[in-house]
This record gives sequence, structure tokens and C-alpha cells, in this order.
Amino acid sequence: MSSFEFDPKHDPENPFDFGVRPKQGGDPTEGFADRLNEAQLDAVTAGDGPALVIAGAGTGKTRVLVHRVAYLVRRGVAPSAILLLTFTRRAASEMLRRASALVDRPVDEVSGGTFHSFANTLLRRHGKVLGLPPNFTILDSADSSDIIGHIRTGLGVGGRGQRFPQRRTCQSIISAAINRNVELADVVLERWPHFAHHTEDLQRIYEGYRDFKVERGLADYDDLLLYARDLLDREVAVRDEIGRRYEHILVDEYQDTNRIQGDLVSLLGQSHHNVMVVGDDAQSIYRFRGATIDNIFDFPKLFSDSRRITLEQSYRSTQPVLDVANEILSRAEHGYEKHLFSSIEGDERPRLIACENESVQTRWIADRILELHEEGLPLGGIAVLFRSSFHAFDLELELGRREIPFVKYGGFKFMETAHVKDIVAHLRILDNPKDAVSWTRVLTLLPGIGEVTAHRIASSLDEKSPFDLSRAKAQKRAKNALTRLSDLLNRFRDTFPGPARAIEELIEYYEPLLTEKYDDHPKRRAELEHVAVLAGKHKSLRSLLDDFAIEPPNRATDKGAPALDSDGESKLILSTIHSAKGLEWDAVFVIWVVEGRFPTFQAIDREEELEEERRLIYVATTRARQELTFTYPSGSWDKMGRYLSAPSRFVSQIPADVLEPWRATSTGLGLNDEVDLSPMIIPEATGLLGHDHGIDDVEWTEESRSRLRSRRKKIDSRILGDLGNDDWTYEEEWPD
DNA sequence: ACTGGACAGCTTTTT
DNA sequence: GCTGTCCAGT
Ligand SMILES: Nc1ncnc2c1ncn2[C@@H]1O[C@H](COP(=O)(O)OP(=O)(O)OP(=O)(O)O)[C@@H](O)[C@H]1O
Repeated sequence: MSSFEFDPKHDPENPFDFGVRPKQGGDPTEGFADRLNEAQLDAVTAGDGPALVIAGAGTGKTRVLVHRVAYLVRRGVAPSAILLLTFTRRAASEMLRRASALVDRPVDEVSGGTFHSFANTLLRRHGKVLGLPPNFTILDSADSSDIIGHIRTGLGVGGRGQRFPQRRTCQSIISAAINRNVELADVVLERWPHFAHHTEDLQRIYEGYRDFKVERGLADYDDLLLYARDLLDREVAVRDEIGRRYEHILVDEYQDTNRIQGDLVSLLGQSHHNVMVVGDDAQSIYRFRGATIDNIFDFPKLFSDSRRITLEQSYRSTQPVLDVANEILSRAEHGYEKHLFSSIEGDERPRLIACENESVQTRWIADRILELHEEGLPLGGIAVLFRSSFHAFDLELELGRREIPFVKYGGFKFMETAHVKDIVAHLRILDNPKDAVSWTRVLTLLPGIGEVTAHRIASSLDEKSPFDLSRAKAQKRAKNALTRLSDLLNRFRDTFPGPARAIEELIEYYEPLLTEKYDDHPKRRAELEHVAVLAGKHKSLRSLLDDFAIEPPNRATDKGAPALDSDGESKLILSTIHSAKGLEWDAVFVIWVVEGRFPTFQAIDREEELEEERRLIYVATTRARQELTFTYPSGSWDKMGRYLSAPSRFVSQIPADVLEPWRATSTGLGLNDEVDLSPMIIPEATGLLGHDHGIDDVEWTEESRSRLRSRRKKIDSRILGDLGNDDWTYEEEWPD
């Protein structure tokens, strides 16, 4: 479709305008009718002005948003004047991918990403008016906890035998206060009441931390948002300029935004009101970091001229999958209006499988994945989801053994592992010799230099030749190492060989220290080599450091590699549920659906957190198109010696004809021992091994019994291999 | 005064 | 596995 033409009158000086315009007289909704239902089309073609799309999972919210982009572009809005925002990086890239796949080339110019990356761009350009230097350094979470740690020790809080919050906890407390826009004292009282007697010290740490950052031109993740809000709030000229540049603001997953982000949206839309936000209150899973659904509910108050559009039909999941989702939500403490329905056919009932132990869970899932794959489903159409990243460790090993290629998302902080931080700290010093935090890190690596000496050296550096360490006061045994460090840094200062090469050389330098410090140094060294590869994309140190801080690699396995194998085969996805937001797969497995892990022990006695866990499993459930399976090992211990056995309360009460109870057993623990699956028969007959298997109130009907029997047969014949391919309607990646 | 080893405690999810 | 605290050794 070539519905675009070149505008000879466009301003060639404008870097955001390539002069591409929709053909006059073209229908901006061309082709939309068979891709959108009535309500969706209504939202897509809503006139200018604010709109709130609120709808359940899989009803096409993102689809609406990306079609809206196409619609606006076709109507003549410059793609660069459209700003697409969301909270998570994964959702942001999915949204941008779908948007650019949908229409012709110009959509590549649509601006967008996470709130944080947008704020960063904004502040690099305009931060100066707030006193933020344009070369401010972004602190990642480990940096800021390091600084908080220093301040914490510096203030000498806590003292002997006293229980003072650890630095990570201090960091959470501070961040919680900021993201919720409330006083530190209130947040402590509400969420950490057991530390209430330390409130004053916490306040002092907070202030010390804040001043520390201001003095040195540092910004943590929260600061990016805070500064951006201040900028747009206080600097009318900047706000006007930004308002003119971005004529349309579109926000996905709006239920996951916090107060500051909500304010940002409001400020961005202040001059033109062209704001469309989409969200689902039942999918709000970031309240733990201050997200508030009040942003959704207050949207009509914020923009009194706003339209509210709701979507009801799911186009993702089959009705049996949605039945489970509805069951989960129906038990929520505060009801949701939602009742999802679907017209997608499917008679596969989702299953809840009690596995004998973790190994059985792992092996059964691997078996089933291979089975699905043999039936013709690409591995990329399958996902295994979990509450916490470490839940997948055992499965990762097994997949490796069976040579099933996979990519894992979430919970992995490559850039925050000690050895990577060590290397990056050297780069930071080169970029900003005043970076005292990095100096301390770099210097304490050396033998005989501890925190005190490092601080002393770092604070007495010569401005003109910061890398000259010959006069640094330290123990004798440190002298050699200091010279080595000094030589290296000076050499880089004279001729910087580019980020990738610099890292190679740093690894050479660091190798002896690494070997000394870690038993697993070969593995760590290989990971450092990978950092050098990642750095290859960057020409300047600054862009590298920004990227490492704001968009660090979040895939644990095969970081940065494409989702395809060398032979073009897609890979199985392992993901935390948080990172699976907005995505979908034909077959979804949710593992460790057990009390203590999902919900987590921490959440069990806090109602708010428990409800968030419930929404989380709702999100997991609604990722599935066709096949949905919950599994849990029915007897295991966690690291702290707690016994995990009961199925998650979120699924244990669901009637058996909505969620079928099965049992997986194995004759042995060996890797090659077969795993058998059998329907869990009526409780009275089995005695239930003494556990609550959640089917006390099973409503067994003749129908559900026979369904179980027929499934049993089907499974058997699958194993025997005499059943043809199931009809998997797997669409090739199709531009939405 | 400082470093670094031994030991005990906590361990979710994201930017 | 990583962080914080305590303490012996330099
Ligand atoms: N009118 C439609 N016709 C065909 N397919 C549709 C239609 N609307 C949505 N879909 C498909 O349904 C699936 C879910 O859509 P989408 O991801 O936009 O939903 P969503 O509401 O954003 O979901 P979530 O709440 O999980 O983020 C996608 O595969 C999408 O292409």
C-alpha cells in the first residue's frame, strides 16, 4: 500500500520531518474494517482530544494503539509528532515493533519507549535549566544502593547489635516514598512499621543521598522521572516546545504508571489534550513500586473532555482459558467488573498438574514442549512463565541437557553482577574523573586498599591529571598495582581506542584480580568478553554508559542474541510474568503455582500484596492463546527450610470442569525416567496424600468425567504417536 | 588506623 | 550468593 507521497514543501531543516505525507483523499481507515471490531475502530478513529480505553486482557488495546498511530499518520500527522510511552521496556519494544510493522516506513520515526528513556532524552537536552549538567551520570540500582551504603555507614546509624535496615532496604524505602509521592515517614509507618523507630535516621540517609547526587550531577531512575516532571512543570517554555513537538501522546499499560508518570502524561498533554491512554485495572502488577490505578480512574477528572471507550471481546484466548481467568478474578477481594468472553474455538481445558517433585515438573514440561513442537508448533509459540526468576533454574538446566533452545527474560541483572560493575566502573572514571563512587570501587579492588584509603585517594586527586596516582598515600604493597592502574588510565586518556577495545584491554588488566577473587573466574571472564561485544554497538563512551544504565540487557540466556536460531528456528521463551506483560503465546506453562512461591510467603499476610499476586496470575493466565497449564511440585522445601506443598490459593478453588486437576508422577528421579500423567481422581477415592489439593469442592459432572477420560486417551495416543497433528493455527508474525 | 577473613542472615517483581 | 558485622592481625 502506498498511501504516502513526498511533500515538496516540507522543511528540510527539520530533522523530525522527512516530508512524507499521506496521499490526499486517501481513506485513513482503509483496511481497518476487517482488522478491528466496532468498538476498536471507534477508539482508533476517535477525534482529537483525550481518550481512555479501558479493557480486559487480549481485547486489543495495544492493537488499537498501533492502529491509532497508523490512522494519525495517514491523516497527515508527522510520525515524529507522535509519542508512544509505557513503563516496561519489553512492552515498549513490543508496542513499537507492532506500530512500525503496521504501516509504511514513516512510522519508524515515531518517538517512543519507556518513560525513563524519554525522560533521559528530555533531560540531556533541557536539564541544564534545573541545574542538571548535560553530562549527568545515570545511576543504576546497584550504584544507588552503593551510595546509600556509604552514607549509611558514614552516618554510623544502627550501631551494635541493632537491627537497622540494610542498604537495599533503605533504597526501597526511599524509592517507595518518591514513587508514591508521600513522606518518607508515612511510607515507613505503612510498609515497614518495624523500622518506625529508625525513621529519623532513614530521613537523614535520604537527605544525604539526595545531596550527594545533586553535588555530583548524578541521577537515579527515580530522579529521571522527577527531574522530567519538574522540568515540564516549572519551565513553561520547555513545556510549550515539547507540546508542539509531540502533538499526540499515546500510553500503553497505563495501569502500571505511578503518580510521577501520571503527572508527566498530564503535562505532556496540557497544551493539546491529545492523549490516549489504554489500560486494564485487573492487570495492575506494579503497585509494589508505586503504580496506582488512580491514574486510570482520575483520567476523566484530569481531562474533563475525555472519552471513555471499553472493549469486551478477547481475540487472544479461547473461552476455556478465559473461564479460568474469570474464575481467578471473581475471587478478588474487590471485584472487577470484567467478564471476558471470546469467540475463539477451543475445547482444551486448562490443567492444574500436581507434580511429584520439582524434577517431575521440569521433565514433564520439557516432554510436553517437545511434543508440541513435534506437532508443528514453533518453539517461539511456547512460553514458560514464573513468579520469580530463580524458579526456572532447574528447567534451564534440563532444557540445556535436551538442547532445546530458549531465551529467558526478567529478573536477571547482568550489569549489576560484581565483575561487570568492576569493569564498568573503570569506564565511568574515564568518562567522568570526578565519579567518586567508581573510584572507590576501582581502588578497593587493589590489594591493601580498603574503603578508607580509597576515599582518601579519590578525594585528593589532581584536577589536571586525575589519573596520576604516583603520589597517592597507601600501603607499600599497593604501590605496584596503583602504578599499573595509573598507566592504563593515562594511556586511555591519551588515545582512547573506542569502547569495545577499551574493555578488551580492561579485561587484560582485570584478569589477575578476577582470578584472585572468584572461583568461577573462567565463566565470569567469558561474560566480560560479552560486555565488550555489547559495547561494539557504541561509538562513544557516553552513549555506552547511558545505554548500560537505562537499557541494560535483560535476557539472561544469550544476551542480546536474536530470538532465532542459526537455522531460523524460533526459541522457547522463559519469562517472569512481569516481563511477559502484553505478550502472548499459543501454549503457556506457569510453574511453581504453589503457596509460598505464588503467592510468595511475603505476600501471604498482606492483603494488598496478595491481591497484586492475584492480578499477576491473571496476567499469566491471559497470555495463553490455546493451551494453558499450571504446574506445581507437591512437596519441596525452599532455601529457608519452609515446606511448599499446597497448590496456590488462586487456582485451588477453581472447579474441576474449568481447571482440570492432574497428577504427574515418575518411577524415579533419574533424568531418563518416564513421567506419567494421570487425571486426579475424585478426592474420596485417593485420600489426597493428606494435602489440600483444592478439589474438595470439585463439582464432578458426568461431562467433566468423560472429558477427562477422552483427554487421557488423547494423551496416551500422543505418547504412542498415532494421533495426527493437532490443528495449530499459528500465524506467521503478522503485522498485527 | 585500616584491611580482610570468618560468620550469620536474607533472598520478588522493574526502571 | 551476596551483604553486613565482628574481630584478629598488620
Ligand atoms: N479485531 C481483531 N481481529 C483480530 N484479531 C484481533 C482483533 N483485536 C485484537 N486482536 C488480536 O488479539 C490479540 C490481543 O491483542 P492485544 O495484544 O492488542 O490486546 P491487549 O488488550 O493489548 O492485551 P493485554 O491486555 O494483554 O496487553 C492480538 O494477537 C491481536 O492481534
